[in-house]
Amino acid sequence: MVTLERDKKEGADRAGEEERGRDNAGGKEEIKECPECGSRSLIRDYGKAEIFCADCGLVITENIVDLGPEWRAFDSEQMSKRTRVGAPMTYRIHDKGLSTVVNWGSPGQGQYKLKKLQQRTHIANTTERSFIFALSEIDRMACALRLPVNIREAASMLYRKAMKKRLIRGRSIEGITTALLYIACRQYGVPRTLEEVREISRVGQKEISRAYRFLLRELDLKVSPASPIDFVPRFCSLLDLSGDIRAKAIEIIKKATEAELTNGRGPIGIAAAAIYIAAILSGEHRTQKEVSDVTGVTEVTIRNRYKELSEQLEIDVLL
DNA sequence: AAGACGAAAGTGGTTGA
DNA sequence: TCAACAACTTTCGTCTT
Repeated sequence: MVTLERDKKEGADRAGEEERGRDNAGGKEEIKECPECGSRSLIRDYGKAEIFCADCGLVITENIVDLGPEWRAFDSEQMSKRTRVGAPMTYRIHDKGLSTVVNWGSPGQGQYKLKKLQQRTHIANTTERSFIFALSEIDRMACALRLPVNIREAASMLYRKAMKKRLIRGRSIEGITTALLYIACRQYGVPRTLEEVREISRVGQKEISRAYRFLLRELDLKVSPASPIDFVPRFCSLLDLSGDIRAKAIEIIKKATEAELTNGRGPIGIAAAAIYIAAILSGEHRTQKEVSDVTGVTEVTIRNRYKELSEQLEIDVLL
């Protein structure tokens, strides 16, 4: 308990800046930069009444956590789990709580008792072990994708739920965790492309997709199709484009959506084309290849989308 | 030489009988 | 379960800057 208390403090200190950021969100002071990565490009609105970081996707206002019905359900489930572990509320500390469990069973302490308990607790230990592995995988991938803590936590919660429903048995943990992270990103409106997720995962795209569909069905999750707008901030940031262009691209996408030009089209291709057009209009030209490299869609698709958009919306892209 | 263009064939996922 | 289908990719020759 002593260690837990100390961990709690450490965690609180490390998350201090984030906490302060949240306090400010409720107060009068205006947030100027992202508490997670320090970026100054913060985005607001899109009808969601939230502020988030354009670079890492951290959602700074808290409203979204209370949004979905799923989250409420998690919370009630979490309560019992958390009292069992006795860990405070944040993900990092939760992890530490688990490592305490490992120490408890390590050689040198209580080996005699362990022998007696081994048979009885064997199953519990292996599931516990794989759970720890799953959390570390989520953390590893989330770090690689520079995802904020709240999304890591969301993915961990989903994993717990899947475990409780016995959905993990007989499936690869890597596939499940990757898919859950992908889902969590979508739910927070900060989608990663399937390709980006696959790159840092240990499994292939096919397995990720299978796990993704499986989990959506079994956990009864609703993930609305990603909006092209959700990809704009990050792509613009990766292309080193200004906030003006970001706004312009979003404007184009909104018009395109109204004109129903986005129906049946891949959101990433739309986002790529809108950014390409916006960049040219603003005099900060990016080649189709540059946009293609960042977004993962081919130049051909960018061309097709950008032809459609510029013609239908009557945007002159003449140089 | 690099970027943009577009035709044509190929790929993987979705849909509907 | 299978075939049709749309979106997207790959490839490649041509035009433009």
